[in-house]
Parts: sequence; C-alpha cells; structure tokens
Amino acid sequence: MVKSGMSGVDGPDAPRASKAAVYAPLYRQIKSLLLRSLQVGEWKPGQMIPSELELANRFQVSQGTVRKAIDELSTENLLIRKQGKGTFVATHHEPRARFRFLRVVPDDRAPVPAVSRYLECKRVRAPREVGMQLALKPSDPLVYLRRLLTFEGSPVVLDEIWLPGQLFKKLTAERLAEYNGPLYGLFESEFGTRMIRADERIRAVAAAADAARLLKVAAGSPLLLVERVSYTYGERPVEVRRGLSVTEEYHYRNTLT
Amino acid sequence: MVKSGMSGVDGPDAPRASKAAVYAPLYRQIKSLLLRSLQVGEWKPGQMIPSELELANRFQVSQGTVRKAIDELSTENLLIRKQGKGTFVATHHEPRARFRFLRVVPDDRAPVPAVSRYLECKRVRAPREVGMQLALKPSDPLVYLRRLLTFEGSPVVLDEIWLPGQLFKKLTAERLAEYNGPLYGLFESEFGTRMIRADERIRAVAAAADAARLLKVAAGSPLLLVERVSYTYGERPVEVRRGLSVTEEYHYRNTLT
DNA sequence: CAGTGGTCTAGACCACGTG
DNA sequence: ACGTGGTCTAGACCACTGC
Repeated sequence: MVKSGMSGVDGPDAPRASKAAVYAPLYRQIKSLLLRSLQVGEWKPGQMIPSELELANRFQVSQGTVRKAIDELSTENLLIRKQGKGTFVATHHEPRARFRFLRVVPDDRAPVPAVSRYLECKRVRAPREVGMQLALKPSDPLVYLRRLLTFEGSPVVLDEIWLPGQLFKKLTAERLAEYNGPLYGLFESEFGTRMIRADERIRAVAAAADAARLLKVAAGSPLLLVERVSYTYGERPVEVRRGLSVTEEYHYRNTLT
Repeated sequence: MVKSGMSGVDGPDAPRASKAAVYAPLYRQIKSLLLRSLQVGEWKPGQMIPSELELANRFQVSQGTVRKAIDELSTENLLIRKQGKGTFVATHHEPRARFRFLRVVPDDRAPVPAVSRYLECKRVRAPREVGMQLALKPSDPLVYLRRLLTFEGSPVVLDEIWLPGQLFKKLTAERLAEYNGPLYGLFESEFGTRMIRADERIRAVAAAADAARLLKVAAGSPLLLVERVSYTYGERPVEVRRGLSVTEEYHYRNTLT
C-alpha cells in the first residue's frame, strides 16, 4: 500500500523518505489511494465518497492531509465538493460538465442543446494512425462511430469516433439511437470508462464532398477540424475523434489563463 | 481598506460578517490586497514579493491564511512560487510563459522559436466591433498592428492587433522592429500592462487575397481564424487580436480538463 | 547556516444543507 | 441538531536555495 520511497501513513513520527529517494508528500500518497478507489469503481460517478474525517481515520492521517489530496482531485475535475453535503465523484451527466468537452457553441446567442444523429456504428480494424494514438496493435478491433451534431435544426459538427473494441464491445447503433445525452455520459454509465482529459489539435480544412453534403455547405468550404485524443485514469488513451465543424454562426471557444 | 461585509484583518477575535451580508473569507480579502499591490505595481513582474511570514505580519493574519491567498494567485498564474527562493510576480519574459498565449505549434516536430515581422503600426479610430470589445467610445484612439509570425522560415500566422491608444501611446514601428521577444513581454515591461487572461473564438475561413499573399497560400485556402480579447487586472479588456494561421504543418493545440 | 516555501498536525469555529 | 465541507490559527518539522 505504501510505495517505496514515500513516507508512510504511520503518522508524524514515521521515518521520512531519504533525500536521495524519490520524495512524495503524504497527501500525494493519499491522493493516489483515492485515485485507485475511483479507478476500480469503489465509488461510482455521481456517488458521494466518505467524509474527510472518515477518510482521515481510514488512512490514519489528519483531516488536513486528506483535504489537500481531495483539493487536487477537485481541481482536476475528478471530484466535486459540495459544502454541507459531501464530496462526490464527478460525472458527465451533470449540466456543469456539459460544455467542458463540447467547445463548439453559437456565436452570440445562448448555448443551445445539441441533438445527435448517429450515422454509423461498426466494427473495424485499427487504422494505423488511430491504432498508434490508442496504443493498440494494428490488428486490434475498434468501434467506429459517425454522428452529426445539430444545433437549432442545422447541422454543425460531423464527428468520427474510434473506440477500443475491447471496452466498447456492447455498443450498438440501437443503443445510441435511443440514448439522449452526452456520449461521455453513456460511456461512463454503461461502459465503465470515464474520460477525464483530452488533447486537441485544431486546423482549418476544405470540405470534402461527403462532409459538405452532410453539413450542407459547398464542397471546398473551410471547415474547422478538431482532432481529439481522450484519456481515462492513468493517462490511458481510450478515444480518438475527428470533428468537422461549420463555423459560420458557431465557433470553438477557448480561454487562455 | 477592509471592504464592508467582510471580516476584518483584526485577528481571529474580530467580528465576522453576518449571515445576511456578502460573505468572503479572510484569505480572499488578503488576496485582493495582494492583487491591488500587483495592479498598482508595488511589485513588478519578475520581482520577489515579501515572504509569507512578512505578509502575515503585515496583514496581521496567520501564515496559513496568506498562504491560501498566494495559492490562488499562483494557480491563476499571477504569482510563481519557488521553493527555497521566494514568491515572484509572473512575467511573460520567462520561457515557461511562452506557450501559454501562443497556441499554434508545429505538428510533430519540437516547438520552434517564432520570428515576428511587423508590417504595420499606426493610429486609428476604433472600428465599431473592436471598440465594443475594448469598452471604448467610437471616437477613442487605438493603436493598430499587423505582424507576420514565421516558424522555421515559413510564414504561419498573420496577426492584426488593436490596443487602446491611451495606454500604448508610445508604441512605434521602430521599437517593435528592434524588439525581440514575446509581445506581451514588451507590453508588461514598457507599457505597464500585463495580460493575464484571454478569450478566444476559433473558426475556419477562406483566405482573402492579401492574407493569402502574405501567408503564401492560394486565395480561398482554408485558414484558421483566432479572434482574441485579452484582459489585464480587474477583467479589463486591453487587446483585440485577429490571427490567421496556415494549418498545413501547424495546428492550434488545446487541452480539455 | 539562515531564510524561503512545503508539509503535517490538532483543534476551534463558521457556513451550508438536511432533517 | 447534526454532519458536511470551509476557514483560521499555531506550531513543528522538512526540502530547497544561496551565502
């Protein structure tokens, strides 16, 4: 339980790591214990985790140390603290998470609910590039999705999505058609895979014929291309996505801090 | 100094804010005092601020309270803590800040230093749209810049930049030509304006003739358009920027967390 | 060795939500 | 009234930097 080179959970008088060893403070060790509990599903998305005092007791550290561990998990959006109520496992089902991974929004109108239409859902062999990004072997099975996101009746985003076949064996076109809500919500509830981070590369490209048709623009029109790799616990890549967007009345929003 | 409705800096026995009043914890009050010192330039970018103990003494609170205030300013990238050395005012001159506001990078090669060439630097009246974004009157003077960013010899980003004329009176083409470094570094050192946050809207557009010529692409080629509004202390907008990028071998990088 | 930020503890009290 | 997270304090000790 206690990693070598780290100070133990035996209280303030326990021996500390030597200078030469890899030093990690106690609260980080508590943090990884909490992380493990999240990863193995001891606490499910939306559920309340034990109180700080309870955890402090379990790990035999002070409340302040647990607190600091939870603080970090909270700023990483893995846990959500609610004063007076408790600390909860973050979920993609709550409205506040909605626009964390959906960055294409209307220009100067209020955000509007997106409607998904799934065009395809099939099993494929990993294309070379996608296989690399997901750290899979070329022969590994993948699930491939194609969907059209519609805002206020007009098509705005055309997504292609690749998922590891292993994890998403049971994903079907039927399930997608009847599901209404964020895709990552479905993934976390029914496939036990929670997306916690994503890297994106954004470009401008000319619309190919098929994309142009689906997005109702002229072939060759400029489209925004967003290439995304999403990660779950432990920096494990579990989704590759290529989204094409019409950015006439919509844009990709970002904040630099 | 002490805002009404907040608890004072008179120590733990001072009366606290009533339930009905707007409640703000002590460390937030300390935070705004620190913020004020930053804003008025009591501590300049790159300089060390007083130690936590010293500040605790100045404000008559515990070190832990000062610490929490500094923690927040540190996560907001306004201060930088360096263990064993002190806490420093963040600056756009350090390498670590370089890629915080420059998000266009080479595809799969190592990041490369960008070279700026300034094409224009003149005084203009505020265009309606820009004036609104900067919260200026239509007649207010602006400084208008145009520059070409080059990576490894090829033109990649064409920026148009509008700045309040009041603040940037002394900005000249000569100064820009001889300056070598991040623009925000120049702004903070010589114009007392430090950019701390920016909102961006990203789109795909077709290259107009002049942009196409400067970026050495065919007219009508898809280009990435990044519209930015930058803010200094107190959420005050002080820059509007429109950047056009060629995204053949470069992309706009983003991380969703 | 002195000074800085970083960790950890223990205990008191506050604000918030729910009975 | 109770339990939750949130604030604040005081003090001890650790890790890092530079003289």
